[in-house]
Amino acid sequence: MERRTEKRTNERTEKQSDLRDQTEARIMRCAIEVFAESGYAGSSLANIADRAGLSKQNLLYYFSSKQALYLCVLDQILDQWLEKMDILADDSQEPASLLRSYIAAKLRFSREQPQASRVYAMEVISGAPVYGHAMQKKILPLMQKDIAIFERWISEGKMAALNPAHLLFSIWAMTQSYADFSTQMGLVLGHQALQDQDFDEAEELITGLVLSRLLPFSAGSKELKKCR
Amino acid sequence: MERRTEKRTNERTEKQSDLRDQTEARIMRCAIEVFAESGYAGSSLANIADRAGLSKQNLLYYFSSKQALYLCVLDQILDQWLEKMDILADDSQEPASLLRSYIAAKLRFSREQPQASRVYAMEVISGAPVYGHAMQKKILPLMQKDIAIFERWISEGKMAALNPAHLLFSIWAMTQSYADFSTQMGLVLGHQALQDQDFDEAEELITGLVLSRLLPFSAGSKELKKCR
DNA sequence: GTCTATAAAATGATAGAC
DNA sequence: GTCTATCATTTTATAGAC
Repeated sequence: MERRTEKRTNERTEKQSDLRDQTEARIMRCAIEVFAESGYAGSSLANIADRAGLSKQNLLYYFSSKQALYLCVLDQILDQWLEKMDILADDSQEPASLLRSYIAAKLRFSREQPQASRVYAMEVISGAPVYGHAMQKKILPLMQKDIAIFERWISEGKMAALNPAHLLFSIWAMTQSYADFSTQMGLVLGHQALQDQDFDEAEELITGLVLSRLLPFSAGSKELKKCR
Repeated sequence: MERRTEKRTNERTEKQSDLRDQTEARIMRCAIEVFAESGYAGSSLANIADRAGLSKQNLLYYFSSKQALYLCVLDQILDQWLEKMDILADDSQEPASLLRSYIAAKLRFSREQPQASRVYAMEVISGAPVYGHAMQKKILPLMQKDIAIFERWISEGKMAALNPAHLLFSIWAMTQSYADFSTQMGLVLGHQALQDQDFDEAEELITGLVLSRLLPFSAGSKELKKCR
């Protein structure tokens, strides 16, 4: 009897652990939706709990506070994003090819996880009052690494002498906007949600802008043609 | 006595009318600050009233509701913005010159009124639940006008054949980001607030990206050199 | 115009039974 | 883990005295 109880307890513990993970994941998905719509201050636990199908008090069993949930969400978003954007430091590929991959990856993120992008955007626009410290620790190193790569390319004569930080800002802005401002874009393009074709056209235009300026050599023109 | 009272009343009416305008303007300035920090849902009338130096109840004497104040703020922002961005439809100037002016004007707005830019950005990111209808009525016509101008330039052979809508999106994104993401940029650039030099470098880079792609002719190269 | 008073609802969070 | 009950605050907004 004792052994059986113990066995059942172990089984149950595993199953419940799975269930807990599932519930946490569900809550975080719903939290991303709500935070993307209303920002941190404008979102309510009740709204998130409703969407996740549990009570406000029960939500607070899984996440001890609103801020804890928010930080958890931002951590997840950042980690996914940083993982996918570590692209430029591949010495075996040409700058043009790497930049194309970089732009494509960032646009893919805007297309596949627009809400995650919006949560992050709202936090930054608000002045990063909650996540500023973590941003500094997590994002800054990667950005500075990418900037250093641009500087090396310039010194090696592989790209035009542009300000690396501002180039990165512009690439980020253009690609990110396809998540953050998709409402407005949909309005202009005449359909409610952005379609695959819109993202294809965006990638072509952004890649063209960047490469035509960065690679104003004969090789560059060749690369540019390849991209169109 | 009556006449004097009347006169004083008239005087007072004028002065009070001025005062009212001043108070309303002060409230709106403070409201922009707060909405830019926390978005619509995350902002409270108490916070706005505090900054404006009056009571919450008194604020509601000037603006009948939170939403009324918000709409007023967005109207003001949009009108100022639309007025300054009606640039491309000047037949006496070359496309390159007009685009340079367009980019410069948009960047100037990001520098001089970053909070206004952020309020608008947050509304769009949220899906424009409050201001969507007004956006459609106010912004769409201007955007479509500018897109039509790009199309004319293309058909006249004055610029490369790019997707006009997406080109506009990219220009908007790059310039707007210097208001919306200035927190993050300051972090990377190593100083808390963006400086005049940062905006100069941004203008150079953005103009270079756009013009080098749009004007791949001999005249274009000349224009590009002028801009550096 | 500004004040006090107040309503009515929503907020984040805790305690304790089951 | 989920529930009921509860708390202290804060929220938008209104009513009415001065």
